[in-house]
Amino acid sequence: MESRDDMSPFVRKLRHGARLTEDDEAILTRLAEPLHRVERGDILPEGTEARSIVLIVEGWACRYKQLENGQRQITSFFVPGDLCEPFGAVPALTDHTLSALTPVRLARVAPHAARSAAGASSRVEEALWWDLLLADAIGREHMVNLGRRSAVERLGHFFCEMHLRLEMVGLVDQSSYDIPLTQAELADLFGLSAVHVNRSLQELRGSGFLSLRDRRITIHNVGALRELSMFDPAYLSLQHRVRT
Amino acid sequence: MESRDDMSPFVRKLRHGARLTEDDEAILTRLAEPLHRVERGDILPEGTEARSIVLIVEGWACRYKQLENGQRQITSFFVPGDLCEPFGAVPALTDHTLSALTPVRLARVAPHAARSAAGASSRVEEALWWDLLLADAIGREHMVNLGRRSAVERLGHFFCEMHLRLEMVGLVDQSSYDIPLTQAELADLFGLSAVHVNRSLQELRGSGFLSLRDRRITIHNVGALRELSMFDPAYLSLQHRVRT
DNA sequence: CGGACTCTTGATTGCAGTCAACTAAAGTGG
DNA sequence: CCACTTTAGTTGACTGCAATCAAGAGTCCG
Repeated sequence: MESRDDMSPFVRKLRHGARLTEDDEAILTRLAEPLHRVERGDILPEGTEARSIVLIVEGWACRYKQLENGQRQITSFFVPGDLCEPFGAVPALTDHTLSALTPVRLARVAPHAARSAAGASSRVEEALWWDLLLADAIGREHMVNLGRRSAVERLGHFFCEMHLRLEMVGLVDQSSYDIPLTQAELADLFGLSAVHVNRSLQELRGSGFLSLRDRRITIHNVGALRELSMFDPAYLSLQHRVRT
Repeated sequence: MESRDDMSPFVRKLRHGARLTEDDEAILTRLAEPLHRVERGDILPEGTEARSIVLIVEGWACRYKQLENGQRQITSFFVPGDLCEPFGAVPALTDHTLSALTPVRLARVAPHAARSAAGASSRVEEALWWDLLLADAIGREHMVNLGRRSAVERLGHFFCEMHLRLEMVGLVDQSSYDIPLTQAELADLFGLSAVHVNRSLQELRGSGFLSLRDRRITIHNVGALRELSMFDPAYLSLQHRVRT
């Protein structure tokens, strides 16, 4: 049995969603095998038929939609431990592109495997549903970001969110973590132009909220940044309970 | 057995997601009982514990988040046949408010009931997952709307989307349907101000794309409106297939 | 009849986009 | 090994879409 720190990020993450036994964790670990490597770039282009669910084990990925007029909107980000589709997804044509933002190690989970894992243990089932609800909650918050927050607030909110998401899988050191994204990618995430992302970042740096150099961010005052960006961590900690 | 037209909107909708037998439809019909009525206003405020999943049978509802600074963002719309949460949702504190935009008739589905319906028939299971994926796809498209489309495009896209969603449950007559929303509500959906929604609507009316009076919309040229707003119906018709 | 909504219109403001130029770093190939 | 290209980040000038502020009209309702 692996030590707690060696566990896959997927298992580490799902521990937040249900009280897992060793058997449960073994089931989940088996789901995340075998590993594949992919380079930076599209993994599943739009219109491809998805026959398996991608689970990110290492690296960052995103899902985006490309518009006819050349614009792009990133709709979600994936970090180690994240499932890129709902665990019960039916094989279907994708309406979006799944893309690796860095070289990625991933596992391809067959839909029937994920469902039967849920059937094998009610705690695994709870954990998988918890993970799905978490992804939804992140998506909703992203909509609020896009619709109602200013550029600086969007950036601040995102950095707060990634801080907690990465902490769940042990990828945060103090208040700093790697963030392998270009400003253009951030722009496509926030629905802004790259130029404006640049200026907003400078504002956040200039006001002392954070440092961002060489693809690593350090948040100097988490409380202040959360207040600035109206970040309420509640949506990331959907509390779990044993099913009755 | 009810005739095809009398079926609940939920069953009508899920028929698009899987080939249901009469037994399957009976299972789904039973899920949508008994009915409750609620008046216009919040159904489940943020922070409430959701112990059941709301299914809209008649009327319109939405989910929104309220920001500290008074702004509001609607993250999703629900019309008859829509499940307001993933069907396997765990009882948990909600991070958003579910609100009735009109008087609503709804059913409260117990999570275990939804899951056991899925367990009872693989076709029902497929249909429920299809519905969940559809809701996700709608959410992604909403993000694209918020992030990358102009005000006029957002409105146009939404009208095209509702046209198809309502058609699925038989609520469209020709190219016109009831749309019981104020301009302020549309503004909170699109991340715009009510004033700007008003002006954008006038632009759409003035250019002859649609009429909107007395809470009823008529789209005069669906093709033209789709082109204007870069609406691609593909995301709403995730094709289904029998699980292997 | 007053009050609350909803819709409309005008005037002004401001956040973010676009265009453009420049630097620096990093990869590529002859 | 060094031109050449590409990518990422930065800065300035200007533009424009949408927000804000404000006021008025029509409707519904108690």
